[in-house]
Amino acid sequence: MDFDLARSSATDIPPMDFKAELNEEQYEAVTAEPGPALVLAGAGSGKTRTLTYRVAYLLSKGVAPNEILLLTFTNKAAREMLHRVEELTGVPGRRFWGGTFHHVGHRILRIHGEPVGLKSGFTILDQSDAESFLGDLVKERDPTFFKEKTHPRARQLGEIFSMSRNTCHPLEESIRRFHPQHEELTGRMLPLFEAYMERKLKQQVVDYDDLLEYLLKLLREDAETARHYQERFRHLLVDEYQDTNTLQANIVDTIGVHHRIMAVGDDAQCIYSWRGANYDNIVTFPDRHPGAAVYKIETNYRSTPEILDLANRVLVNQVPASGFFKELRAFRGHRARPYMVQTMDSREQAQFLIKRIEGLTSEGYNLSDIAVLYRAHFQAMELQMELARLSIPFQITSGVRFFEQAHVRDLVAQLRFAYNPNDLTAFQRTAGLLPKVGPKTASKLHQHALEIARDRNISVVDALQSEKLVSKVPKAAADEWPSLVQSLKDVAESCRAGAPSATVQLAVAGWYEDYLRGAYSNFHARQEDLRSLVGFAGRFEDMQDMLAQLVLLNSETSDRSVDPDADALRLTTVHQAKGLEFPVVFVIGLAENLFPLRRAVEENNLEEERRLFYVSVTRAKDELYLCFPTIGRSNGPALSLKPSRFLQDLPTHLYESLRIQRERVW
DNA sequence: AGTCGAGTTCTTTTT
DNA sequence: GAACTCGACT
Repeated sequence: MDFDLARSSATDIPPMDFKAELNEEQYEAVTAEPGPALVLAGAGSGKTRTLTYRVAYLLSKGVAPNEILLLTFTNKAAREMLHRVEELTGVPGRRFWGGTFHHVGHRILRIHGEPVGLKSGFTILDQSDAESFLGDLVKERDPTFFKEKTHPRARQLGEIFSMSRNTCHPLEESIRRFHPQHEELTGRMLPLFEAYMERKLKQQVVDYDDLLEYLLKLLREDAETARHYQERFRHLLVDEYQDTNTLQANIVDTIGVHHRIMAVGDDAQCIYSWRGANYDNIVTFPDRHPGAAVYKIETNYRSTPEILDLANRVLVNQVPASGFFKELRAFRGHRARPYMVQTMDSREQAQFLIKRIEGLTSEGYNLSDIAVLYRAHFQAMELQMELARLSIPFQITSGVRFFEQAHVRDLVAQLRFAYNPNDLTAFQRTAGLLPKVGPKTASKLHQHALEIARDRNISVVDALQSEKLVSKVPKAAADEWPSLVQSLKDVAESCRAGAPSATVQLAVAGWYEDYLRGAYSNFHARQEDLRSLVGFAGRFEDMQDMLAQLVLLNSETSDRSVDPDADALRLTTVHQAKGLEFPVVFVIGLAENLFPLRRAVEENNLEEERRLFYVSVTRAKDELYLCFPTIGRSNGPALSLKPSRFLQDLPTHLYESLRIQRERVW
């Protein structure tokens, strides 16, 4: 067996009896020979366990931690995985290169970005920044584009571009395939796309897709860098492989020219095709990596046989029948069947939930054992209000996110501009806080500042202080201008000199503090948030690292009221629940048009909705409740809802219908 | 020309 | 709720 023992730097890990700790199927995969391997691990079959033991196994064979690249799909998954590896082997997670594709892309581009035009110091636009960036550009280049009602808005235009980039299809082809309704606009979109790409590079800003695209470009065009990483990462592990898109699969294949790739996934859980996830990646893996060993892990340790019967049935209903798996085998003993619960409306649904949750906690379950899953954020609104009213603690892993709150974004924008003065979007957000300064005015001021800076060979921030520029600031903003600029200047200087936490501290205490006091009534709560950013910054030595983390971690939620370890009910979207398990799961809003979502059905994505339902039900260990309201009131008139087709497709013997006791509503 | 406030409409999923 | 539209105001 060739695990390159010669290179071993003897990582000390405790001795492990792999055979005793794993089942037959897992053991085979964990101890696979180096070489391409596809691990098809069904829901609840110990996928993460297999992956972490694989890492431990590699270490036990003398592979050094820094020779392993661990790619995951979400930040949460990355954290979880590295944590478990550390628990198992004692090797700290930071000694591995592990994280999302985007993180790894950023990390490599920071060091080696020059050949593809990225100087160190580039900043990352998050989704909404990228949207307004694109929107402004379109208004400038093709002023009538948004006038037409049928044309895509900035957001959808961004999605169209993104789809083309993530699927590695030229824009024309991608539009024809995924957005045929806009095919006749292709001629107008092409130059906008090119301008979008050009302008980002000019300002040294990148969007999410750039982190992947430039990485691939770099690996393909810069032989030296490519060789460096190909030799360094002797073992690649890819989690949730079914959700990779073509761009990501290409990155994996390029770094992994040596074919020592272990791809782990479950085709039945592919739920990101709207982001370009390519179902075929997993199917064609053996073709792209000749000699690939295929391992199947089908024993389910998570759920009761009753829950699995229902889950398996969901897959049977797939059209067309596809994929690798037929059935999950239950390991656990029998318990009650899943419950089907019909309620009048979402309010009654909330009341039922709360009542049942009280029952469950009196049976001995902790609140944190219970999760409520839904298709879209807004479905949790009613429940949130009821829970708050009854002061039942809950933790919501979706909804308003910490880094998306206005004050956090404001502050981050200042940091970004101070760090990269070319970042117009960041400047627009900062300057736009002043009265009578909007996007247009800010853009002009920025333009002037860049020119002055170039002509006089001074910094952009200094240029903002020049008399010539100050004279162009609108009168209403003139008062505050000097203190804003001074604050930016302090922050910019600190960026170059000090630790990130000191820089953030300066920004929090600077001009923005005064602004915040005036702008918001809950000034203190918001200031608290910003102070916690100082603590966050303390974890970083490098400003760019911290800024990137701020943007890439934007799914981190605001848990101002609840600490993560608290005993609290979990509310989450199905997407965010992926990979997690809970003793008790409630799936709410299981009505036609909600789950499956109307729009998804209209766009022919029914099968993905079904997989999403499959993911939902396979989260449950002991008890599963499937809830649907019969009346929906979105806006104005109440409309009657039909139970989800996913429920109707289930034979009645697979579940038990629960009658709810009507209580007085008021 | 550009900003701002009032009123209206539609809400997916994540890096 | 946020994002958009429209008309008034600077």
